Amino acid sequence: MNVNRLKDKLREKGLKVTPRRLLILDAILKLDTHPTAEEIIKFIGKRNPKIATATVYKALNILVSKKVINKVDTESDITRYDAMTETHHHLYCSESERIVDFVDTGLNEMIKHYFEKEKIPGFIIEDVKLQIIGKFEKVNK
Amino acid sequence: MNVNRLKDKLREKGLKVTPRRLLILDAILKLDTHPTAEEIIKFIGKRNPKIATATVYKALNILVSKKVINKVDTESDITRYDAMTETHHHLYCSESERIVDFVDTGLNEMIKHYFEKEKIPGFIIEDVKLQIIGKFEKVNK
DNA sequence: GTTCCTGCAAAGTATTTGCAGGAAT
DNA sequence: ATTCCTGCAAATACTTTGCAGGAAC
Repeated sequence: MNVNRLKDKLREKGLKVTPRRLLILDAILKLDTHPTAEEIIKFIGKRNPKIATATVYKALNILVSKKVINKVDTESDITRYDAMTETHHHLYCSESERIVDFVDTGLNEMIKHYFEKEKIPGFIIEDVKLQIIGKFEKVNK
Repeated sequence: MNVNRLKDKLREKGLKVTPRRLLILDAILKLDTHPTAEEIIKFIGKRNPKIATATVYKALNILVSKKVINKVDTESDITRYDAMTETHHHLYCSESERIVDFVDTGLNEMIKHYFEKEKIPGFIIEDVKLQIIGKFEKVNK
C-alpha cells in the first residue's frame, strides 16, 4: 500500500485529492502504529507547519465512511486508524498500546470452514476479525 | 453469573462491597447489551433516585482494573462494559450498536491448536478474541 | 463555475480530578 | 479507627459544528 494507490482510491470514491488528505494518509502509512488523530497531527506538524485539528478529524471521518481507511477496535475511548483495507487481524500488546497488523490466509480459511459447518443460530456472518493479545519478545542485539 | 458471585469477587480483590457497586454490577448484568456508562446511570436512576455520574465512572474504572468486569473493544469513542469474565467472543451487528456474547469451546480449542502449530514469530500469545461481524436474522412471530 | 475542502473559534460530549463528608471493614 | 467510597462541581480530553474563504474538478 502506497500513497499513489491511495490517490486512486480517493478518486474512485469521488473524493477530491487534496494535499491535506495525502498528508494524512501518508502519516497513517508511515506511522504503522495505528495512530490516533493526535498522533497524525503531531507527525504532520513536524514538516508541514500548520494543519487544523478539525481538518484532520473531518478528513478521517470522510475517509472512514468511504472505506479508504478503517477504525481500529480498542478498549480506549480514543479512536485509532488503519490504512490496510484487506482482511487482516491484529496483534494487541498487553503491555502497551501497540497494535500490529497480522495477515494469515490459512487462518482465514480455517475459520471460514469452521463457521460453514458450525452456524450460529439467528446470525448471518459477514466477517470475522481476530484480536490476538500477547507480548512481543524482546529483541537482543 | 449473578450478583452474589460478584460480591465474592469484590471481596477477593480487596474491594469494598458497597450498595453503589452492587447496583452498577447488577445493571451490567441486567442490561445484557454491554452498556455504556450513561446507560448504566440511566438504568439505575429508574429505581434508585440519585447516583453521581462521577461515582459510576470511578467505580467502573476500579472494577475494570481489578478485572471484575471488562471493557468491550469497539470502534466508537464511547466505552462499553461486559460482566462476563470467562473466555468468550462477541457478535457485532453491522446494522446497529448491538454486541452479543458468544461462547464456543470447540472454536476456542481449534484456535488454540492452530496457534500451537503456527506460531507467530516474535510474539507470545496470551489470549485470542473473535469479533464476528454480521446480521441478526429477523424473528417472525 | 460549482462543488467540495480547509481553517478558525466555539461548542459538545465523554470522562477524570480534587476535595470534603460518609460508609464499609 | 482506618481505609476506602461517594457526591458535587470544576476541569480536562477528544471530537464535532458553523461559517467564510479557498482549492480541486
